[in-house]
Amino acid sequence: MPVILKDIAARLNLSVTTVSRALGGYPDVAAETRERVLQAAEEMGYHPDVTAQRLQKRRTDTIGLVIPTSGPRFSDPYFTELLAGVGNETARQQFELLIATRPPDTPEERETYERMVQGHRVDGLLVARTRRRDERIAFLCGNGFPFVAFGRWGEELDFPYLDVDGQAGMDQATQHLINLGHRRIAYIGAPRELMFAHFRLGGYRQAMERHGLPIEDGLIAVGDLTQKGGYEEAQRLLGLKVPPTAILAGNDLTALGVISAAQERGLEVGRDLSVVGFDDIPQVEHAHPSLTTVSQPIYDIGVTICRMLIQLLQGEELTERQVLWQPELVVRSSSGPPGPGTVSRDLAK
Amino acid sequence: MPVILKDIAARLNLSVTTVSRALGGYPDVAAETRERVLQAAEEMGYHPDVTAQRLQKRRTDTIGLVIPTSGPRFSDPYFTELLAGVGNETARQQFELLIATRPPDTPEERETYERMVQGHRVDGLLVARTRRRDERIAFLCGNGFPFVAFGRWGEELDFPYLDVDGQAGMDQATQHLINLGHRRIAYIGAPRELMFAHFRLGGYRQAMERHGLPIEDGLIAVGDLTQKGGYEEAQRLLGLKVPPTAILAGNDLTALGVISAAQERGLEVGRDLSVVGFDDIPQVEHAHPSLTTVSQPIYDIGVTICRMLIQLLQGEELTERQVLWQPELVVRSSSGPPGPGTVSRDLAK
DNA sequence: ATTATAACCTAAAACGTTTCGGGTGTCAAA
DNA sequence: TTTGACACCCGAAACGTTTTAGGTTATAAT
Repeated sequence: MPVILKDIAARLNLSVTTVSRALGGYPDVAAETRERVLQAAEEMGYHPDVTAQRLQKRRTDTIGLVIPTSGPRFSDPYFTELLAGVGNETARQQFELLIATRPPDTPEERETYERMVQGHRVDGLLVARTRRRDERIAFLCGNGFPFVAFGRWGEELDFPYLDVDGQAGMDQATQHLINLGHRRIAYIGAPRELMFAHFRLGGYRQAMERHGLPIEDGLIAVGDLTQKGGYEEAQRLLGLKVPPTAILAGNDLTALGVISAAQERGLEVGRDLSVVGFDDIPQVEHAHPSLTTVSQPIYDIGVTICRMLIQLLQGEELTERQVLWQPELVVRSSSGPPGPGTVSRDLAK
Repeated sequence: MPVILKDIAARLNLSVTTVSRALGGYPDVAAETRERVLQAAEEMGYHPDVTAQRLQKRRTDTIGLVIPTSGPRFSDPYFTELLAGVGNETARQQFELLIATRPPDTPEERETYERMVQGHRVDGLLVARTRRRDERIAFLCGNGFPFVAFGRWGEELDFPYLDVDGQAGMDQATQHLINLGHRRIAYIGAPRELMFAHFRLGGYRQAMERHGLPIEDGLIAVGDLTQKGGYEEAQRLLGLKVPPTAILAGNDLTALGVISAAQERGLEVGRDLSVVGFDDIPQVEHAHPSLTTVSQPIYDIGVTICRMLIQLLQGEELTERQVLWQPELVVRSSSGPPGPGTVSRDLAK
């Protein structure tokens, strides 16, 4: 049986109240008494029952995060890094982190959110990867439940979020390729349902239009954010009669798949084909060739949304309720001028 | 204010007890009464307060997992997949999953375990990646706290675990390379402190010895399980006067780094250099070249250790307390016979 | 000698649930 | 009419805390 307040009180001939207040650091306990309590607690190996504390305080000091996972072979390094940021910050602030992994936009996911909110399992939630018709956000807003999102939302609801300017990021990336001399630039994005897919694709379009370059439907593909998806879409694009000289990927995993497909066709990435990703997950720096990508500080994003949420929970006003960070293009070796061997080089002139 | 039992009781002129028992499905409630209670609960939007239930039942229906993360740029796909398995199974069994991310073998990690155990935050724990001197296991065994480990332990403590036979796996991998004709086979393992590093290295040694091949200290390197570590160690090995014709990596991430280093040196992996990994994370199937690796079903491992733990918590006997799964070598394109261009090919004869 | 103040302590209520040990009323059997 | 059995319901205690609202004693001020 674990030691409880009552045990300490009995041993010291004190009331439970006094023991509690001594441990709680209240000033109306004699210094000597506090000392005795502290020592007894130490000796007896007392640790407060967190459940009882929660019931009494009516908060759980726990935040929740539901990770959208698709299928058993789900493994997105992006989420590991986000999780590391969130996890470390929660711990630093003496909070707990409740995690669920559920396929996005399913009854299971919905139930999980309901469970967390309605059973008071968590004080607040983090919502990752906002979607176009995001019932999670509608649900949380509707219930007035505290949350912070990583990502914006189309509808006119006012909630706290942090987002990275995917449009500006992808614009930069596209601009970079155009500057190198590319004209025929393909794009393998993420499913349309995801908000960020929207913004990133917008950045591509914006940059292309600015330079009067045609946007061909045939050069715009939709992947599934995995390496495999990138591989397959790239195979298709590279098999075109007039293939692109550069491919922009909606995220790094997709980009890695593109590289893989290119290499399998004997192309040298960075010369015969330029590839640019988005995210800057740790893996891509030491890939071959190292990947040019739009870098967003995933770990710091995790830390920050976590910090925002906890601030919110503690009743503080957020200095910035809606934050947009600017990503940064990191040029590495996977992008270069369209090579002499490129089929469509002449078209570029 | 959320609806509580008392509210329902008041509305129906019943006692809290009866309402509770009606909702709990006890037989000593009139069918008609139960019906009224159920309907009122539905109408009023009642959801039990999970904290109060926990306090009363003295269980949390929560299991914990502390993910060992090293540094902010931590991102191991292996853990994402494990997490997906654990997460889905916990949800299926109506449990909650409490996650922490802490650097291994640090005071922070120790405190987190203490917090979880002593504050009764969780009913049981999953321990991943057992270590040679694993204070986590010593602590949990010492406290008689329920847990299941992914990985064995050297010391003579009897606890439930699931492990994959790394020795057999690496033996197979080594055998595969030897069969292909390789003789000069290097090994980039994981830090010695990790139990699995031990077994896997043992498998390499075992196979080499069986074939009377010399085990050169200079060909055995220690990585850090990341792509970067693999890259750096591979650069060193490939820079040797007589470089190896094949490199075995202690995990897939390391293997990807090796491939990257080889390609940077202009080697064609699978011909000029063979590379074999361990884990079979989703990424490696669509890498270029696709990676030959020892496959362990990470997702299923997550599901299984989770299932074992919950069984344990529910007081059931485990049919198998200590399980050892056999991994399987998956041959893809990163391994082949030592090529004609290989420096040390002649030595092999 | 009274009153105010301060220092220290505590009983009891509260948090929302489940469970224990009856209690009441009805009906059938004796 | 009593007795038992049964069906249904309920008060109170319990889970381990914190908080509220004092209570007691000693000391200082009047």
